[in-house]
Amino acid sequence: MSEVRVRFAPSPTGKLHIGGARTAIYNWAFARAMGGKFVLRIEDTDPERSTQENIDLIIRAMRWLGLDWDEGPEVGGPYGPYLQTQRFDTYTAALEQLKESGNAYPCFCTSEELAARREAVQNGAERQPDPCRCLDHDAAQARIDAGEAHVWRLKVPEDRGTIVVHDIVHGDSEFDASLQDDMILVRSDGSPTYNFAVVCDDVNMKMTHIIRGDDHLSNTPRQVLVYEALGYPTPTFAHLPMICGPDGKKLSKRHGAASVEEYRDLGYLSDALFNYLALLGWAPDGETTVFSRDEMAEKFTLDHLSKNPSSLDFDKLEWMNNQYVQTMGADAFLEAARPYLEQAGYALDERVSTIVKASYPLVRERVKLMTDAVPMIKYLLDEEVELDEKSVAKVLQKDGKKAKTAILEAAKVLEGCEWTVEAIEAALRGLLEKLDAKPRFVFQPIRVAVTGNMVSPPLFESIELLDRKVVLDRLAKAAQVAVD
RNA sequence: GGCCCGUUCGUCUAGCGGUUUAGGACGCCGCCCUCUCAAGGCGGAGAUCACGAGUUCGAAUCUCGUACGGGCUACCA
Repeated sequence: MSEVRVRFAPSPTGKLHIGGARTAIYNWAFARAMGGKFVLRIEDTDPERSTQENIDLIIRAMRWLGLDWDEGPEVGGPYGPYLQTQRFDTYTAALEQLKESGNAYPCFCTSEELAARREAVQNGAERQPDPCRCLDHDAAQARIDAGEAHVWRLKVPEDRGTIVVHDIVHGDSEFDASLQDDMILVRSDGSPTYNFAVVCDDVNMKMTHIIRGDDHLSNTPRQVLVYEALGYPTPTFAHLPMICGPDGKKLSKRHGAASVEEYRDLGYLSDALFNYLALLGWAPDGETTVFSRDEMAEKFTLDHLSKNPSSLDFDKLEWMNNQYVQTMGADAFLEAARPYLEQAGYALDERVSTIVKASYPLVRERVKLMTDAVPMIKYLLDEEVELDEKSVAKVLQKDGKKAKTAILEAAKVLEGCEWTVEAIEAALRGLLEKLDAKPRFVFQPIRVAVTGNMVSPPLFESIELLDRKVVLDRLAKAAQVAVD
């Protein structure tokens, strides 16, 4: 069996959509699992909507997701170029071949005529073959020579019968060839249509498997016809179900994030998004939910792909993200937090970096999105702490007297305390006994005084990370507030 | 309208004719742990496998209808 070759072929009409990202992941994983080649091809034949900026964005998003490709823009390869707009000569050549073999014919109908015919058919009129199909060859050539606008259509054989599309995920689907229009191959401006260009490219690029979204399943019989007219065997198809919003409806801006970069900006980790997306329609087994790219690259197969569309579940995605935050390590944590720290105005100098890394064990269980990190550790980075209003009311003022006592006593105890977590804990626990109060009446006020709120990371460790002077200062200030 | 595709706990899924009282994960509830919030551990609720027929000794698993959802039906991709 020859080498597996698959491709991801986005059209740069927007950012990398989350559904496209999953398609890319599956193609990538399949190539890696089979020891084949993964190719990136840009389908930019629509000049109206394609932009260089989008190409860059898509490539960047794919790299961020941890995907690499063996052939494509930027990396080159033996079957380039990998932008469709640079491959027009290959489409022209293919069209020439079809003209010669009599499988393509020029059509002079105007858009208006086409639209009228289409409407008639929709209203129940019987389908008619395209009138230009039977045009006399020489007469047609004369009109072309005269400069008359025309497109080139595929001449679908009358007796083609049933087209069977073999699909790994759906099994066989049958389509009646007589219901297929003579599709346009080349537009009047000389550019190829999507269904023509894909087939030419997939043939020329030696693709063995076509893994793409379900929205292309209905296009496949048309493409099969092109393969046949060109005289090439069809590759193996695998059509992936669509990804919907949480409400089961087609994913759109209304649902929030639809593109990979939006998830990145929201604070999701590349590893987590990759893992989550991979799980939408595929599972390594019945048990495993957290796995790495490498594991997927090892285990991925095309059988057992889900047939039905899946809805995004942001709760699970957040959970997934936290799973990766918990295991990423302090250095990676600092790197991941970097953009948000900078955005919040912190210079990532020695001091800040050290504190952020030291804070990792304290916050790793509670950081869901990376965007949570900065507000969560702000009290460790700043000289002053901002007291949360609710926490003040509930902890410092509701039982103001008790709170004040606890804070004042804590300040005393901490004044001469050795500055280690153990010593701080021992000191404060001693205080607990001395005051003979419930832990929450002692620790909560101190917590709010030092960290600013009542749901912060572990208290003793937090204190240890701060300067004694800063802690004492915060306690003194909180004591003021505690007087009711 | 026509043609195709899909339908297992709220969600993602395991399941490939008997091993299933349908398994796991997220979420939800409870308990434990505990300086709060989490995280973690343990347990619980939650799916007559869309519905209706059929094939079979036996069906979530095969077939056919129906319903609902989606896609295609462009000189978009």
